[in-house]
Amino acid sequence: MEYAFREIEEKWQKRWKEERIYQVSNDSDKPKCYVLDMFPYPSGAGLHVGHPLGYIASDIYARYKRLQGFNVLHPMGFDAFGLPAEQYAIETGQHPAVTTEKNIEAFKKQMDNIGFCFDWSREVRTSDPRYYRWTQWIFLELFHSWYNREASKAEPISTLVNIFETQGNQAHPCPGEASLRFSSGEWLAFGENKRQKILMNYRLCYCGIGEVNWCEALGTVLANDEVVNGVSERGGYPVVKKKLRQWYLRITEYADRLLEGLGTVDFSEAMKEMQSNWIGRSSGADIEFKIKKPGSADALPLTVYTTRPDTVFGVDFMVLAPEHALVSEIKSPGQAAAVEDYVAYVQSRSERERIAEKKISGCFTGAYAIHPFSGKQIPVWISEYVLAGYGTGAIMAVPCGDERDHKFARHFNIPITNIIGDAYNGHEANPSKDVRLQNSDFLNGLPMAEAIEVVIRKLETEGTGLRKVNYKMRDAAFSRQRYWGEPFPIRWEEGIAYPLNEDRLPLELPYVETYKPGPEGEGPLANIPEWTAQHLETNTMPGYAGSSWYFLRYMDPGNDQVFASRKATDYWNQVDMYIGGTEHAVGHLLYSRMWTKVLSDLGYIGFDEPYKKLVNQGMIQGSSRFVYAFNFKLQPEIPVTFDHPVFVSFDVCRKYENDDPGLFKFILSRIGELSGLDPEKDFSTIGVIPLHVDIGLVSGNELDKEAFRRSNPKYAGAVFVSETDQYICGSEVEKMSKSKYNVVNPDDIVSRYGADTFRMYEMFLGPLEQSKPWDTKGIEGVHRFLKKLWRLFFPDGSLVVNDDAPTEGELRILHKTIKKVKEDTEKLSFNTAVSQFMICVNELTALKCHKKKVLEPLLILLTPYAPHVTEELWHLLKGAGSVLNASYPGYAEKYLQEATFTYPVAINGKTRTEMTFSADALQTDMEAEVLADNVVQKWIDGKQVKKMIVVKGRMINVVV
RNA sequence: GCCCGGGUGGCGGAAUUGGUAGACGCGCCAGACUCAAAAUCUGGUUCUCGCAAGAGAGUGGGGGUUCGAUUCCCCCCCCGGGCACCA
Repeated sequence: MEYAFREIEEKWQKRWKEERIYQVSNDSDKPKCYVLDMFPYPSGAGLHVGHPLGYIASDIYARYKRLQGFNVLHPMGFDAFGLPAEQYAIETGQHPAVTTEKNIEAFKKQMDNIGFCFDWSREVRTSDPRYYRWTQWIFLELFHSWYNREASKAEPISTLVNIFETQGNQAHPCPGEASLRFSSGEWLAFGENKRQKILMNYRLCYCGIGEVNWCEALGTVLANDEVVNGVSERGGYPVVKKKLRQWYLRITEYADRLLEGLGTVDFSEAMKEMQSNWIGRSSGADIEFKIKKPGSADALPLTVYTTRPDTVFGVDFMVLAPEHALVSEIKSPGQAAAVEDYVAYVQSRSERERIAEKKISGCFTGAYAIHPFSGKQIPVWISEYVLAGYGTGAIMAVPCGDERDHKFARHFNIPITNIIGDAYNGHEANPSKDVRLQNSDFLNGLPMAEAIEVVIRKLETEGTGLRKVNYKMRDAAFSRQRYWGEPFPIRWEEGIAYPLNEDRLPLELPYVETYKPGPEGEGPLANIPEWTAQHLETNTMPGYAGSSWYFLRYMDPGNDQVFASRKATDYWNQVDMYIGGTEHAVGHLLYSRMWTKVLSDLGYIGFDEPYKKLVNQGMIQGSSRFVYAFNFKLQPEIPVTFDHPVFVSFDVCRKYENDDPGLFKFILSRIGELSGLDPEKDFSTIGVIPLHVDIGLVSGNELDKEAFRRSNPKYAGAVFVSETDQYICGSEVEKMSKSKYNVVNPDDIVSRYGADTFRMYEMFLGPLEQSKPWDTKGIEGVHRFLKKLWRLFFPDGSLVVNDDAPTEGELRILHKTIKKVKEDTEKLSFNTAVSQFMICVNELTALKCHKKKVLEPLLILLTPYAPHVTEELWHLLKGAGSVLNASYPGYAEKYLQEATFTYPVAINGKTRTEMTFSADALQTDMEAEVLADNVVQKWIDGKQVKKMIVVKGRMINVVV
């Protein structure tokens, strides 16, 4: 009997489906374990071998936990709303609902092929009205809530109205408009319109006019994390700043809690750092300078933000952002023209230009600021290096301590004050905080770190400044001018947004024929008369809305009373293991963490961090292959015609690297008709162009020349130039993509080698978190392993398994495997676990071990990795029951035999004697000091044992 | 520029966290079976010298701590990722 993986996999997948073996109950006495994958966008391209990497890892972990007796929630769904789905629909001319449905079916089929243990009965789709009903509901919760900074949590907006009615907003300054102050009396006197406008400035999801990232090509605004280097993350289209009415998520109120929460979760350091960089918390002080208005006695206040108030005596100039409101007021008549020119210049520069070429530029305003302590007059400049959107849009410049200020001072010849003595060398700023201040009045002699506190206290008592914390993170744009997203359950009336009643949810997305933008930058929904007649909001929610809470819906997917029952969320609680790529570091992961905190604040769930542990799988890259097209054009007078495409082998190209004349001579010498021509004079064009070639036409690095000729009529007459009769392709590791012809489809691999081989091979490729190129060749080794495993049961074609007692050698290898695989699986170090399986099967084969008592535990151990073949073999062994369904709490221990092993024991490497240990001791305490004390100590005459080392599982070395 | 990772055979990668470096797999070489091929099996495979036994070198480079360093410390080089006028 051969290892017939196709039959086996078909048979078991059918059985698993029929028996709903993976369906999970919310009622169980078992401990729970929630293993989650980041759900995919169902794009039209389908899955390539890179996508399942994380799914396989989570699948192994989920199966492992299930075998250990956990009730495991391991669901899958689809992030079906959002820009890409709509773009794809536009490209193919079909309705997004149709293409999305089709793509989901294709994805599911591909996933089923691999044999995942997803509980499909819990599938969610963000574009399903039964799902987005609750996305809309959560939006309304956000809309109806404000962030109480005193309590550090979200509260219903009604509590805020109560506060306003009794005490105004003195204790709760408006996050949207800091200068807004009113008393309870004033509040009571405000009209409805004014009250609603004020409340809007407190809501966690609010509508406001703001500068947004507008992408003309996509016809929508984008959140900051969707814009990379001034262009859209999707498509790479230009993005410009534009003032628009937008919905926002007031995520800035959660900045501190999002930062603190990182301390309570198990994310990688890199991930935590990316998030805290994005949040960008800094602390310092706002300092108020007075500016003398030119030609008048009035003084205008200018507030700057600095993290280094200690350097306040080193200020040599002030810089405002060119957009700063004060600029037009303070410019002196003499400088007015120059300032206007400069502002115009800055406005003419796009975001991209500004980022690409950072040059020192600026303009003196003619105004002077008064130093709050020394009273010194300080020139006020404007420059584009100061950003309007951060801090107060103005800085105090301290050239001796800040590199940018230093360069600016040098460039414009502004004299530099030195407040750090020798620490400043005169031509380079020194940003150190580890210096004692000089030249700094009441701060002289103080270390900078201490001076910060002294200055802030003095500023606060004198009323010229305040302690201040700033964040780089901005509120997130929450509306899109697109069709394929959740409609906002909002109705507009006289400029006021009114939420729809809950009983109108879901507010379903209407059907449209075209996705043309509506008038004045509105979305396609603005083209629908029935929609606009009701004054419904025409924007839709962004892609991250649905994905911010999907992990909660899996817990209770069919509930139509609430997004998930409290009982279900209390039971499943946090995600124990979340696996996905790093690309969502500052998008999805931050938003879903915030939503979780809000739902927790409002009392709907009992935890405020969604993911207890996060693991980022690496990317599987493609290994591209290249052919080298000889590109030439003969001079018109040459009487030769040659219309075959010519391809030069990589080995030839490499041989003549940096020697083009040599290369061309060689090529010409190999082409009969062209031989004898002179590359120097007979050609008008000559060169070699690398072209991606479909990896399906290449085996290793050798091109299948015939298949290549057949692949494209253009290449039918292709001529190959190489040293041998093989054509060698060049290769490069790149991202896997259609356009690079390097995509490997998991379906092909599965049909050729089977799902178990595919699963094990993806894990064997290398550490989960590392990026690595796909190499189909190496898969043979894993496939061979599974065939060997099969032969362990069927050595001569028929099942040979006996009930004999295992020998010491067999137990030794089994226990080593149990120990290693358990440890590795726990650590998600699947590559080394697979290696151990190979060693185990190799050694058992060598020992000709066909013993049930050894093979059974091996199968259980192997089940999470290769579920199909183990299920088959288990049935052949046992006759009935499913190993997948089995629960073996501490299953490895169950098979721990009462065996003893004898080891040679050496002192400092020299063998002295043999000693016998129980299997149990070896399992857990191989190098334990207990063993050393109890057993070895006596034998080595009381010398102190420094360490015991088991050498290759064959010898124990005692170091004294 | 700043902050994280990382650098080990021809290749992907191991190394019990300071203890025989190179597990396991790919590739390659030799052999067995076969009319032959495939499949399978056995042995070999870090490099240099040597027929061999063996000797020497060896974890990006240089230095240090240690009986002992891929592992710890300092300096430098290279690769991957993230951030980037955030005052």
